[in-house]
Amino acid sequence: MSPCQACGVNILEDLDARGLIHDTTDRAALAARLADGPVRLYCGFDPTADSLHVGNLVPLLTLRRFQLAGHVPFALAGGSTGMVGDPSGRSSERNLLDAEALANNLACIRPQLEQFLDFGDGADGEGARLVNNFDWTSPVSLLDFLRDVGKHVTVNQMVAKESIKNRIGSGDGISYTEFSYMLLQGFDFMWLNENEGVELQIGGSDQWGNIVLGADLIRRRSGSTAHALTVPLLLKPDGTKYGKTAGGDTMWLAADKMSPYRFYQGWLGTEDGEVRKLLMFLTFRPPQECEEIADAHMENPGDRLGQRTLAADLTRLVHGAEAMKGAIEASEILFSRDADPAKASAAAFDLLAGEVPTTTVESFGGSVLDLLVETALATSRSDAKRALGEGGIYVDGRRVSDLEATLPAQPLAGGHHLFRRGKKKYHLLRSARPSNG
RNA sequence: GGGUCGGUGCCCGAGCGGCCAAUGGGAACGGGCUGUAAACCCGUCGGUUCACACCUACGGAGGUUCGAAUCCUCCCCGGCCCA
Repeated sequence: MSPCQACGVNILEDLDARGLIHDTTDRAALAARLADGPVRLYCGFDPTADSLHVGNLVPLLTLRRFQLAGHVPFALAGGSTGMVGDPSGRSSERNLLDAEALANNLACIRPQLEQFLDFGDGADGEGARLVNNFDWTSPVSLLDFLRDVGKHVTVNQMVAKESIKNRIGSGDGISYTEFSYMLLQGFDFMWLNENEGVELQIGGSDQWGNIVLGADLIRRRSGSTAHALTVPLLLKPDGTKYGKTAGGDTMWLAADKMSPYRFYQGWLGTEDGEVRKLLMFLTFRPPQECEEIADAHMENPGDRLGQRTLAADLTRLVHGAEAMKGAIEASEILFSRDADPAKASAAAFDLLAGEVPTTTVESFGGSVLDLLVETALATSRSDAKRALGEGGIYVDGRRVSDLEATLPAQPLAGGHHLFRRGKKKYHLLRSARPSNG
């Protein structure tokens, strides 16, 4: 975090060592420019949802890596591009977001973008910047846009882009709106270059075409050089989708969409073969250290040193040190060798309540069957019966298979009952009146 | 516009008058093994039900039949061929 940590770091070498460079424009020219002094660079994030997810983390953290190396990152919130929808990597037309949803998404994402960068005045006086492309695209008239941007780009080169080719080739086609997306993005780069001195745009590898188009635009209009650098997309080993848990849930960064505990657990489930890459991509440990951890991990994968390191680092980075501790402790209570909920303290349950799905009830009562449905551990009564019959239900650490079973007479410490379905789905039931201890 | 083939449960995909809540595969879920893993083995996989059974479901709306996902009519949607 401290700027000095990175003073001596050659950013390109660091990224290279981490495997974070998917592609760049003229590498030598870029290296020379970066060595020459602070560079202003930007990366765009479209508000397609009300939270960023871990797939956004690679480029976002890369911005931070640049900042740590002394450069000046601009995080761009795509207020206008988000309206249009990026066709890259999409097989079908997007649904346009309505203005209200877009505004809400933007409001949610801004603080997330700010979270990973330093906006204060650095020693050299220049902190990160957060910009919204709506601010400079909305005042531009269509005619101005066609003259200043459209005139410099041929449809031939646009159609030649992989993302466009795919869509034109597919039966679904592509709307003129989405077709225009790359021009908007190119305009962003151009505007930031001319008005803010931004010289480099980074993004996921699927953004290459869009980024290069912007760089071309800049060169044609002003003759100055703009650079592009793309990072790999975060893919699961099966080559599909980024940032999902083993269960298929999106790994959101927002705590209210994915609790720190589940976030932590999500990383803990990382496959052995992915550990090295993810440490490199997502942590700020030096590449050398990442290698050492990965090596140690592969020596004895059962200890899951790699997953633990990864999960702890990322949970701290995204949710803070306190939440990370909570997530780890919650995990220990639930999963450690001698985990016995009956032995856990009231304080431990207070902690769990913040990390695991929890329902507070007036008083304990009703059948286990009903409670399974109420806690959403089962999707229907049939499902709950099935689960009980399969022996997959545990209450307070003991298997329950009787369809008529009720809660144990004696609650756990602090007035709690702990439900578990299968190996790792928990739900904590707590009494609103923790009378007994 | 004409012709033709199709729209089935989370997905793919059989079924083509009763034995169909509907074969099979995948996903998902549970158990076993294990590292809170992978692989593998076993089981479950519309709803209500202890169960018998009943309800809802096979693009939509009607109809024929004792009885339809299966036949007929109209409509909506998709593939292919012709214009």
